[in-house]
Amino acid sequence: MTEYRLFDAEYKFACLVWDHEPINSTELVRLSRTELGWKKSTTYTVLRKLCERGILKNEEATVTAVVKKEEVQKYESQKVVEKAFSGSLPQFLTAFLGEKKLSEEEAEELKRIIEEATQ
Amino acid sequence: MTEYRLFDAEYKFACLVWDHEPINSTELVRLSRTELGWKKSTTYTVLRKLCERGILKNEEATVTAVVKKEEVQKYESQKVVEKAFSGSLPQFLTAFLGEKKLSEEEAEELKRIIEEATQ
DNA sequence: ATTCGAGGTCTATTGCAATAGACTTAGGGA
DNA sequence: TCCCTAAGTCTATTGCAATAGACCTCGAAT
Repeated sequence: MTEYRLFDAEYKFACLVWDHEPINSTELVRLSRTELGWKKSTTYTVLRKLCERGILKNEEATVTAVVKKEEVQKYESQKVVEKAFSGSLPQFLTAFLGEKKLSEEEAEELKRIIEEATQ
Repeated sequence: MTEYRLFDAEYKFACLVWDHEPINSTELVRLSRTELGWKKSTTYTVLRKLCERGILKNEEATVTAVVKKEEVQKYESQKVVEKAFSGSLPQFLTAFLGEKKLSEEEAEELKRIIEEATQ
């Protein structure tokens, strides 16, 4: 729970892992090169950091995720709402929508999500 | 529209302006010292940057906001949804809520906001 | 005429995320 | 035995946001 905070580069990298896990580390180096333009040592440095923080895991050259993408996204989204809207979801929604208009379908879907989260 | 992207320090500073505008620049220096622990030159440096980018305005030592807080918040919130949820508001909402439960009142308010944005 | 504070600028310095180069080590062919 | 590659570390270097110190100018009060 402590540090799900991922920096931009870390997040992009973690996305590669989430999309391909379990993945061999050498394979991951290759993927990072083609997808992110990273050198081998860059990949290993970032990988080690994320392992130390318990986000990823590298065992016998096989990399997997410990923390799921959804958890990081949740943390991330709550941080923004916290920082910019004092934690108020309605305030966030109002700002996000602005002048945007929703279709019936989108509105229905959103309302359904809200229903499901209502006790 | 181009660059509403505010860095953390810039955002905190801009919040001071939004909350106190119009404000005299010397007064703003004092406020930044007490609220953010900034020295005078730090305040002026950040102020100048934000003026150059058309976010704030400093005329005759009176500082005001050109871009409203809501616009920056909107930009900010859309960027997060874009980055982490491929622009999908439902996905964002699902992640944000997670296991959280909403009260009847909160749910009603959210649904009302959605209604109003539905054409 | 000089002092003084308001209102600023110009040019570093610091701090940390992002990135990489050079080296190490171990195991499996030739 | 020697070489080669996978797998990884250790220690910089770069880039840029964050922060600041020293200096400048000008009008008003003394």
